[in-house]
Amino acid sequence: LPTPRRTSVEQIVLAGRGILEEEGLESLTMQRVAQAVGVRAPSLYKHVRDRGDLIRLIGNDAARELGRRIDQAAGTGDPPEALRAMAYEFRAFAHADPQAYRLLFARLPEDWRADPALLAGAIEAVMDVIGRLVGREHTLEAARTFVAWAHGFVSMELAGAFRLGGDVDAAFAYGVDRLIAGFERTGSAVGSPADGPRNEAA
Amino acid sequence: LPTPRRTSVEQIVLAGRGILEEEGLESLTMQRVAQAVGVRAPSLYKHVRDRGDLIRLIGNDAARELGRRIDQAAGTGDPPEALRAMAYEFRAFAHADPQAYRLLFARLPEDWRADPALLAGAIEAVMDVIGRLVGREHTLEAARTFVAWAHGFVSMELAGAFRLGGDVDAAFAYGVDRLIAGFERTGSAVGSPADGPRNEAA
DNA sequence: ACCTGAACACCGTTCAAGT
DNA sequence: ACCTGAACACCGTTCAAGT
Repeated sequence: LPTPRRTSVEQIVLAGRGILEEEGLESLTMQRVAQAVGVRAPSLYKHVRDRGDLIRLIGNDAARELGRRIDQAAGTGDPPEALRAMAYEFRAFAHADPQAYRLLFARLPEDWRADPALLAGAIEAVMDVIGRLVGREHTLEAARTFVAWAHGFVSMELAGAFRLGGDVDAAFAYGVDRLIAGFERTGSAVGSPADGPRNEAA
Repeated sequence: LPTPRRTSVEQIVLAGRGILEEEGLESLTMQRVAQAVGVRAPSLYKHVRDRGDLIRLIGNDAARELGRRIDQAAGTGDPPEALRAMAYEFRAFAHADPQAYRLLFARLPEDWRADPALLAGAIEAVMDVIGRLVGREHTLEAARTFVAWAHGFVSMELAGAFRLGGDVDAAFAYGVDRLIAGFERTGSAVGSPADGPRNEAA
């Protein structure tokens, strides 16, 4: 006689993400999750392969959400404006869900990693906006510079690494501005923004 | 009758840092360290408070080394040149000792964290060089922008997050250049580098 | 004074037994 | 088909007993 399912992958992932955010990754144990969904730990293995698999599924969930938010912000005005909006949205996600954010950028065993394809849309949006700013030749390098700065800033912030006081919000705004200013001076041509970087099709 | 010391804090920290680098933080167990220094796990508690304390001491060791390297690089020519040298030294440390690097920037329980004062010299050097580039008013914001970019770049690199191919070394070089270009356009005056940012004493 | 084995309270995971 | 208790191999940590 089959017993009725007492839980599901969806419920397990949802509970897991809640525990991750409330109590941290090291409290995300199989026993804790089992307790949250109302079964015993061994039963979870009928729904997820192991703890790493559960962490991967939670990461996927978070990646989809971050991707959606960045994508949306990308549609905001001209390139500098859109870049600013994407940076702020990125930071807002990290503030709203710091543990999920850390999970996405952590070095994890291959099996545990969220599917990078779930961020593909967001990556395309960043590349597109940056490409219009710096030209096709430097798109990848500029995107890496921008994302590195954004991630570095947010992760240091979350780690409590800004210990010299001062206005952290202002430092973030300053950073976007200086990066955009740097990008606008980029390429072989040193011209003013009015010159516009070339952006041939494809 | 006293038994002769069979190990020491220094030996434990040294062995611990070796295990950290070779096998990763989660393999840095008390049993593994004890084995490496030739005692049983409970004996370690005569020399360090607990595992967190050992991790803190290993972090201190790494922080001292990173501080020394950045400090040295700071003496390299004019501000843009020195900034470049510090960025490359920072990255070189992370490449040489990726696990120790991650440990330094990880969000850890307060008790586990390396003493931030051990990086004080490096921080001063960065602030000094950046201050000469952007002026006193924006020193802190610019330093945060620079360090955020460097840390973000290196940590994404170490996490294997640059998945679109391309030349990662070139992207790093591009990043320094764009940041310096952005800094040189900073402040209320938009003037050319020749104008020079103001840098009043203190 | 330091080191040890044994013990305790945790983990993740497997598996035979229940329904 | 799913859930369970019991078991196994690990953790970190404590502590009484050894020298």
